Amino acid sequence: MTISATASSQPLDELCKTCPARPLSICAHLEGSSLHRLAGIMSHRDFSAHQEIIHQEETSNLVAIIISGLVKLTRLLPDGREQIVAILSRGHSVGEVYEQLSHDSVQCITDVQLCCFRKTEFEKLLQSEPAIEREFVSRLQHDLNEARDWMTVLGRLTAREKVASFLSYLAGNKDFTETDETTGQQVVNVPLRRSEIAGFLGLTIETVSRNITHLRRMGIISMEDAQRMRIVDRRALAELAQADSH
Amino acid sequence: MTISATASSQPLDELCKTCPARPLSICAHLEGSSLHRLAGIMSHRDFSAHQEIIHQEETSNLVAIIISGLVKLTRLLPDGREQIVAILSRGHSVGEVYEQLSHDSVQCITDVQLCCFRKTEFEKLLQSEPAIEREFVSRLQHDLNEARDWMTVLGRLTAREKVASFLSYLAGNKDFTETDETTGQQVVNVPLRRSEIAGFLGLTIETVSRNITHLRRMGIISMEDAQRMRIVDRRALAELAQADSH
DNA sequence: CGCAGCCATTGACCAAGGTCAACACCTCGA
DNA sequence: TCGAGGTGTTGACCTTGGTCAATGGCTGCG
Repeated sequence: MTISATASSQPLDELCKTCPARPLSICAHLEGSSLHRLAGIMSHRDFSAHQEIIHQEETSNLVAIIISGLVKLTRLLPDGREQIVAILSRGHSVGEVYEQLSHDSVQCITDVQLCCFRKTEFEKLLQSEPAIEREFVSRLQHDLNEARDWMTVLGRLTAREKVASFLSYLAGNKDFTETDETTGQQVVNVPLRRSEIAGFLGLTIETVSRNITHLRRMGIISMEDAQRMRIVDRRALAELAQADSH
Repeated sequence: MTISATASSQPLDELCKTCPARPLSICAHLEGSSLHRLAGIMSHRDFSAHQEIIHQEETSNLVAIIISGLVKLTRLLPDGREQIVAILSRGHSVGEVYEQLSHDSVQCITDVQLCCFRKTEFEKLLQSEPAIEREFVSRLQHDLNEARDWMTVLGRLTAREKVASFLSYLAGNKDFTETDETTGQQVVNVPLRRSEIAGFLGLTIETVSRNITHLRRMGIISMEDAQRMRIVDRRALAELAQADSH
């Protein structure tokens, strides 16, 4: 595995205190010496879109928090079929603790900046900082629930419902969405290509495309361009998505 | 939520020391006072097949370890469609820590015996017993990876491959399998009904059934009866399952 | 004993979504 | 400016798996 990266070494605690990901991360509530300790073992690294961070089945001693950008976890089957199993944004962590081999490939969807730790040091940190550990457990639990949500989507929804669910999911994350002041409608910025959406939803590119135009024809969304979709009828979208709320 | 149960109160540490689930559980390596403390806050409860332990979206303050039996986690969509998101056996834990509401229903597939904790007490235990906490994190990580494995199955495999994967999965768990001494073939005891297999694989009862007979006609398995399947061609099964090994 | 109810299997048919192919659009570089 | 390559859309066709219905086996009960 090669990590081409730029490591920065500036006044450390400052980097943390001004970090845009911190309010969303496991380090959100750290103060004083705990924060100082964390800052001492982290280092920032930049990756560019479509770069691979960790390769499936290879050993990795990286644990990191996403400062900016979008990351996907994919599983490759022996015959080449591929499934995206998670899409992670600012504040989420990547890398499996207490595991040597990575179960999935970690790849950048957009340019990405990471706050990196050596796995062993991160594990030590977990064990000596109860606040972080507790937060970490809580997030694992959350990720597990999210994975099971997507299992339900993959197993039980139709193609159209899957696409609606995906849009609804993006719309629920402020990182992807801006609000049109005049109409109050949300405009979702979809940073994934059709192939990635398909890879996540267990569909093909074509069915994703077709169902996006379906949603368009139904008056539920409209397109600013291929990557930017305006949500015209929020309620109808949520209903199609079989979402309890979002 | 109603828990009809029989609570037993015997010499406590003894229950743990002879517990058949202990070698497989987070408490495996506990000794002395730590074990004593654990024993002090646990209680055994019995449930019968098809009984519901926790209902989706309701508050629950139960965390438990499965001593014996099989448990399924299911998600119910607003319109009634249902997906089984996990099947848990001896040694696994059920109940979400640091969460009030349960994201899924927890139901018994077979008769089940649980080692129960009040969630708040279990959380305290986690925070004061690093060995348990570490093990718990490790298991959450594992469950997350397993959920993502099944996402891949649900998203990318054909019906036949899904059924093969499921059999392969059961065959990999000693709780479900006996070995025929004369032939050396495994006989898998499938404690789930067809509807439950379908519910897990994102299929219908009929396609599950059809594909089981397919596997039979292909000479990959043979049936002792509807619940007991003999694996005749292990390699072919693994290949169909797109499994890296198992 | 015989019937009801549950479960699994099988068949005939149909529709959702995959496959293959054509095309439009855009960017980049020669 | 043109052409190559990447990305998204659309159409025609076909396969997979869902739907609906009938049947058989098993269990338990009147």
